[in-house]
Amino acid sequence: MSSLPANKRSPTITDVAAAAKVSRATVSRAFSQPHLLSAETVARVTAVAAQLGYVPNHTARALSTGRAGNLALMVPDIGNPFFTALMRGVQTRALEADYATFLGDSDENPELEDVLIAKLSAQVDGLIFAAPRLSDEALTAHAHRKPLVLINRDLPNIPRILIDTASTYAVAMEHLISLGHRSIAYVEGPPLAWSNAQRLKAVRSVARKHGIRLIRIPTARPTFECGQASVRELIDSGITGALAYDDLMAQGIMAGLASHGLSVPDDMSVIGCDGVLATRAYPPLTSITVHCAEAGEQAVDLLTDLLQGRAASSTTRLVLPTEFVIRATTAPPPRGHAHGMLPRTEPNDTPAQDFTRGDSATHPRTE
Amino acid sequence: MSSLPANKRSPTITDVAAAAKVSRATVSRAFSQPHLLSAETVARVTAVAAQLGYVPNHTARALSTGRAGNLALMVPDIGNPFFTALMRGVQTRALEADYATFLGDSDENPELEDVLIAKLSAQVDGLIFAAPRLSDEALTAHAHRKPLVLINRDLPNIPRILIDTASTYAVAMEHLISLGHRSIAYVEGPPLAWSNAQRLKAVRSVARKHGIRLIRIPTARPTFECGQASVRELIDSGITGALAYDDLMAQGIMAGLASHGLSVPDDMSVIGCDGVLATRAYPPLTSITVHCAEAGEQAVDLLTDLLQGRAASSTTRLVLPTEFVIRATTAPPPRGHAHGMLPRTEPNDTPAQDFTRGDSATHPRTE
DNA sequence: CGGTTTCATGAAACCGGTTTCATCATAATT
DNA sequence: AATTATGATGAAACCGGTTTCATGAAACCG
Repeated sequence: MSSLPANKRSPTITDVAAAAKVSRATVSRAFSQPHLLSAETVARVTAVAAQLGYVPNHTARALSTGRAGNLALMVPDIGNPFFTALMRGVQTRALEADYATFLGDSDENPELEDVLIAKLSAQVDGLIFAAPRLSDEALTAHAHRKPLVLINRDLPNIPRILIDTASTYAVAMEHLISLGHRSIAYVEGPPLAWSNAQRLKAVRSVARKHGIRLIRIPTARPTFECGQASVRELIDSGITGALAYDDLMAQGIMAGLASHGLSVPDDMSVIGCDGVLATRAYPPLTSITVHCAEAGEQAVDLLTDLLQGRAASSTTRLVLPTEFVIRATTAPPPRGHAHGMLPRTEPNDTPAQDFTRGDSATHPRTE
Repeated sequence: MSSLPANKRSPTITDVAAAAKVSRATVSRAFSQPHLLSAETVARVTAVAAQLGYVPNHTARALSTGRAGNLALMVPDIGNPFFTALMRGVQTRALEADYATFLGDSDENPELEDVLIAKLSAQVDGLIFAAPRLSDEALTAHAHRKPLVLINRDLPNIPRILIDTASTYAVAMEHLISLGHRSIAYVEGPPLAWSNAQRLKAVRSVARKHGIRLIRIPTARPTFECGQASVRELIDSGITGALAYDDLMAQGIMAGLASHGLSVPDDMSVIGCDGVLATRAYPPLTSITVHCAEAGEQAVDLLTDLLQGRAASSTTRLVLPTEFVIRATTAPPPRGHAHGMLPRTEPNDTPAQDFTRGDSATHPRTE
């Protein structure tokens, strides 16, 4: 019936120029460089424009200025709250800087990642890759074509924001060890993820230092289901504490343990990472708090700096700190397993001051 | 040092034309209308283009064709798994149809919604609003400007996809009642959400029919935290079963109950909606399964139909069915509260055939 | 008061494609 | 063989802005 999108061609700069009896250049200036015009001209033009319902055509503007006014964020999995939080930070900051945001979800698939990048990079001024799964070479190649900021990937000559979880995983390990755990598992994240490698290294080094048995449990994807599926192996291996790659997997592990009739933390201690789901678990999850949204904001800042040729050289390397927060999923190992007993900690939801990282990492650090 | 984004201006159609010794028009045709050219010319041009690394400029193309090749998806909260699932469906289908997707998260805020729309609509061919919080008037106004598809909002003259959860909430109510519950709460979603109104109506009508006491618990936002916060009221009100607006809230309710020392389903039955988190809860949540991704795909299909003037009149109204799935969070009310006793159901994770909706709603229905 | 700035504005080129229309060669038709 | 389709290609206009450069008027200056 009423064929909705009314086909009345929207007014162009020429229409406004005619109506306001000025040149097209003047209309253009009224919108983009008003200070070049007399106040009264600006007033008249904008009035006429408003009356006609004129809005500058974004595409035309993009073509002639060469600036798209858009940026793209690529994430491996928007299903993961870590990335949705990141996305929020990006969108907020992008909007403040007057950019619109494309979102690409690569579904952990490097090839889809490439396809999406190809599709998006044509219409953006810059890209943000969060935890990309692409190869170093592919990333470097992309960085040569478009301004690019990485999050959680450490490549020389590409500006990047790194979330330092490694040192906090070390703290978490120490925490488990101080509770008396002697046999601990690290439930791994994606093999291609930088952060997985970092965390593994940190955890290994602490285990070695204390002579603790550490087992690695590889998983297909960082999902609830994979966490859940790892439980069989966790139980069989006889460990008493599990460090998961992230909160989502930790939650899966908790659910898996529960369905095996085991309770957390009495039968097993579990620690997550990201902090995004920690308070949504029951009992609340001891976890590493990551300021995801802040990482997104910083990425946008870095990118806009880059686009405006400000500071931010391509060697910028920003490291964001994280905090270890003890909640209710860590406790001494069960009697049968304990090699050292400590008083039972009281579940609480406030940051454990003793374990919060010191000044050295409290503020972003540029190198 | 190596200032990364190499500033070598990327080759234009003119460069390719010169190198291939053909006109710019021919190069253009080689890419957009190859059938108009001789096979050998196409081959030569594309070869030269490839060698030069030429890629058609998306913006220029958009300007001259008037088609942006983009679409935008607006959601109230990407933190909610319902919307991330939807988003995935949209992205997948959009990519197949060769569209890139802008994502806008309005944070449940109608004003931000408007700002984002203004920002995005300039560079998209069409919009998809999922569960918009804007007023009917504002939405209609937008629909007059740009092709627009609604998800979970029922406005005449705007093509829309509706997820029929209402009739399945009725089934869920019947389920609780058949278990013996006589006092039930509906923990509400956003007052501005169409689906909330639908669900409330359905639940009310069943309650009235059976003479059941139904209490409404309004909440600020459909979040885990608000679900959790509603628990105090749930307990005080003496109800034995809670129907939540969605899985996220149901999860919050479960966590809240747990921290009050109450167990699900022994002390209280809980039912969620969306199915997205149901298997991530412990015990697994009895919930209404929604095919979120499918809704997103359908929305894109509808929109592309609309854009190509195909079928899809502006009065299209697609209704997607949902299914009631009994898992482990519903059981007869505790003794003290029971007004009617039934055998305890065995927790299971397969769709309860008896409660799956019949044929009438199994297939999308167009009116 | 003539000469130099400064300021507001317009004409026209430009961004990088697409598309209409004209042209010309070749194939098909009579 | 003359005529008409047909097909491949090029010239130029166009999409809707921005921006350079030129121009004329007003302000400034010694």
